[in-house]
Amino acid sequence: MPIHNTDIAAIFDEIADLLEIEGANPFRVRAYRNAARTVQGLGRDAAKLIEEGFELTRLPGIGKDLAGKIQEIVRTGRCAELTNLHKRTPAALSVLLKVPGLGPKRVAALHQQLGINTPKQLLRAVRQGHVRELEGFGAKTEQRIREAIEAQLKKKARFLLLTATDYAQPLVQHLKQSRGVKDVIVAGSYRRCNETVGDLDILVTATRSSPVMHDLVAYDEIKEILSHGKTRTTVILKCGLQVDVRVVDRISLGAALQYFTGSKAHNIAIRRLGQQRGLKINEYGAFKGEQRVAGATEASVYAAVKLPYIEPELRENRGEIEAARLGKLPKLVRLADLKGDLHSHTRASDGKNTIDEMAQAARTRGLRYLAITDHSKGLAVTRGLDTRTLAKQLEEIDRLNENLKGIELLKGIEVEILEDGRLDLPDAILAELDLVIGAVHSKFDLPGAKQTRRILRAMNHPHFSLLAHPSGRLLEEREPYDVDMTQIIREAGQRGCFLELNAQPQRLDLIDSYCQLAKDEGVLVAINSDAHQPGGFDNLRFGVGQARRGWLEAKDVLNTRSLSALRKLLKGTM
DNA sequence: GCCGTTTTCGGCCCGACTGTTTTCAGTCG
Repeated sequence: MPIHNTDIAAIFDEIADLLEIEGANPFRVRAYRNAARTVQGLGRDAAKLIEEGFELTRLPGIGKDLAGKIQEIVRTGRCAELTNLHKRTPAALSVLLKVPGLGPKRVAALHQQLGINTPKQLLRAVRQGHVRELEGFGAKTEQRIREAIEAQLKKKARFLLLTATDYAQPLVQHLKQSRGVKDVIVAGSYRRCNETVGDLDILVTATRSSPVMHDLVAYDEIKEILSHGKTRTTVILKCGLQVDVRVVDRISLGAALQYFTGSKAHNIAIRRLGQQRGLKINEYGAFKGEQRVAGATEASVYAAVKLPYIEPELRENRGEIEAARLGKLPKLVRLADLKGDLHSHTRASDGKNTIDEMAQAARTRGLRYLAITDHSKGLAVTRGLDTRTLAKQLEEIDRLNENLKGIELLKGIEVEILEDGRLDLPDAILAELDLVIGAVHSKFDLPGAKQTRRILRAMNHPHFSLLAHPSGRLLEEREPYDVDMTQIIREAGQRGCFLELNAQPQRLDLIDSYCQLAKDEGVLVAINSDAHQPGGFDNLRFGVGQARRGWLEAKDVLNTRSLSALRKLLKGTM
């Protein structure tokens, strides 16, 4: 059983939980949490790095001890430190920490004084009214714990960025109508374009006398008010999404935006830099003693620590601060840089519209070319195309191209990659196309080595241009299939073919770290809508967001090329 | 446990809100 970074991170997080409950040195606890985050965000499996002789202590926050523990976990799948902790402190206590309102101190009190180890035992104690009798607890706390556990039993997953957008926009409009309000900005992971968000952080600037917080709690989509103060209010919407709203003075907008955009790791790093320069940085500004030296704009806060502005999508403390210091920040790709879309469907397979309708929709969104790539026959549920129906579609595209203005259609196919890695259509018809997108839609559960071989064989087909949705995951629904993405990216570089960043909000499966790896290996990434109807093109912005998180610039993206440049690149693959 | 134009010790990000208190600890982001 190979050890993945997620396994290592989970062990470090559990160690941190249990140490915290034991009342260990909080900085030691933080060291384990930092290490968990670092390992999780590596992009490549630590096991592989070790194999290649990489010195783990070069990673930030990983010293001699933690490097040794990572090696131990990779080698044995276990960590003696955790095993020892389990002898003293029941493992289930770390689950209790996940109950909102319960931190290490309260979990320790529940365990020591009432012998509670599991959420179930806690729920029983709460129902019997034992919890309120403990020092530091009261009837209200008990009630909240009860509700939290009951809610956790039917807990809500994270929200897709698209879903969060649908809830955020009307709320932003509601707040903007409040008297005295100037700016309303959604910060947090939403602004960093995370693929999913757990809650919304909304920043408001308003006059001191503005009733905005009062108006917020009167919003009719609210299910519950968790806290309600003059500058901070937390509510839960009926859909289950938690929303934190903060009001700041305009003079602090930049500092507040910087602070509430996060990520936490990025902010800690920035504050540390401030500290080294004798500055205190908080959500109100950067201060030298009593004197404010920055805060009105985000750029001023970064300038205070001698850095250029850093785009929100980069703020994960994964090298962006170092890059900023060296003047090597990427000039991130923008939606407007996309000149075309290389993946779309029509009524010929499982799309909803005609080729012409899709072309018009793409054109009105400013695209100059669109590849029609319906499914091939192997994907029977979509009534995929065979040689004869595809040939007919090619003729239709030729006819349409003669009359279309402002956009050109490319001939393509999303061809099934069969279980053994062959493609689902004969070479003769594939040779007539402008591009061939290969995709896996079946046999998701092959063992990793076999799945990887399957895809590599398909990529080596002489007509293969582009690998669609490389991991096959559907967020909150289906895990990625077991595949060695590092190897696939490397071989794509050697083979000279391309990888897709599928912009559907539940896919986005060329995750940020793989985007970075593709960039390092010189593999161009196509940001494709995979549109099945006109509205599908609007998803491109989510693809661009993910690409920006992966440090991609316009030059790293295939479909920022002009049509003639694109044709040359595609020829190279055929 | 990590880290160092403070290099082997002594620091480690910072503030709002809540509940149980009566001056503040705990939790959260």
